[in-house]
Amino acid sequence: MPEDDAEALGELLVRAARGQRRRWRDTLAPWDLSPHHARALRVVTDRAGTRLSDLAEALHIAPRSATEVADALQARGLVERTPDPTDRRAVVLTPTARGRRVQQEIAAARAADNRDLFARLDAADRAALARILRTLAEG
Amino acid sequence: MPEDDAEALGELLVRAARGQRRRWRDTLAPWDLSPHHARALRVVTDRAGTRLSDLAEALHIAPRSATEVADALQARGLVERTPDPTDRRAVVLTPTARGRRVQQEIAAARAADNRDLFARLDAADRAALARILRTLAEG
DNA sequence: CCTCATGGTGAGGTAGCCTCAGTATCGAGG
DNA sequence: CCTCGATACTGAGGCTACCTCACCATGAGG
Repeated sequence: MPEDDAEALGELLVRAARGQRRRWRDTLAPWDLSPHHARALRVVTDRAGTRLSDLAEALHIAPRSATEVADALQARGLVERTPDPTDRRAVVLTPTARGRRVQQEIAAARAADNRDLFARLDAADRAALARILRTLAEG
Repeated sequence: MPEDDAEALGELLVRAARGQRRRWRDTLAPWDLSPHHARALRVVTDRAGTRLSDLAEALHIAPRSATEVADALQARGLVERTPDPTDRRAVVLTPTARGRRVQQEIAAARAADNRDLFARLDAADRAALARILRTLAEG
């Protein structure tokens, strides 16, 4: 493999990554949520009865930091803290009605954005890209 | 285009992006530099006579923050502040010998890492990936 | 030379992480 | 049941990497 080939591909991948992040941030702007908070909201709405410690694990942050994420979502009225009926030490996070609605809107917006992005590729290229990215992800 | 197709591709691209960032952080570990500081070092070594304001622009941060990045690189002995001979308000950043050496080592390490990663693909796939990513980047 | 723009930095603030210590509760062994 | 080590959360306090605002020195054009 030519040396410059790898160099250029790495650069392209980084650029694509940056673009994804930027697009994601822009998509979230209407809800005034950071990517991290949106991810947290998704975790909480996806499976009912998420404990703070579950959230910490899902977000790869320290348990103490999950408390702060929960505070932020709660302050925005997106989730509620309720005591875990099976363990009085624990707190479970439940999405509010508004939280669920926001989560759905965000999911729809992201889906639309992805559709726009990948519509530039024909079916063969989409298949090739998926296959290649899967190969790279295996490492 | 199937709805799920775009969904899956977006997910794969995000995953690839995460992998790139992680690999890049790991690559930098031996030098105890953050990705941001490494990028700053690269900017300073690439073109001689970088002003603080140039650095701020290159890193997309406020001028005030460039001061802090320069402080950090200077504290690590990687760059030096010297007065700009053509404008006594300005400060230019010059890499030290050590800074230049570190920058070269990092570049070599990154190149090796990229080579490893993309060696999993054959020449046709590498060409296809480059073409597709360039198409996506146009937006 | 006066005035306004420009380059850098001190002061002070915010977000998002962290560790450490403390409180409440759980669960297993005596 | 009763202790005692583990577990779930949170308060206190600290760090990093940003930011804005105010300030000083200098530059450049009437």
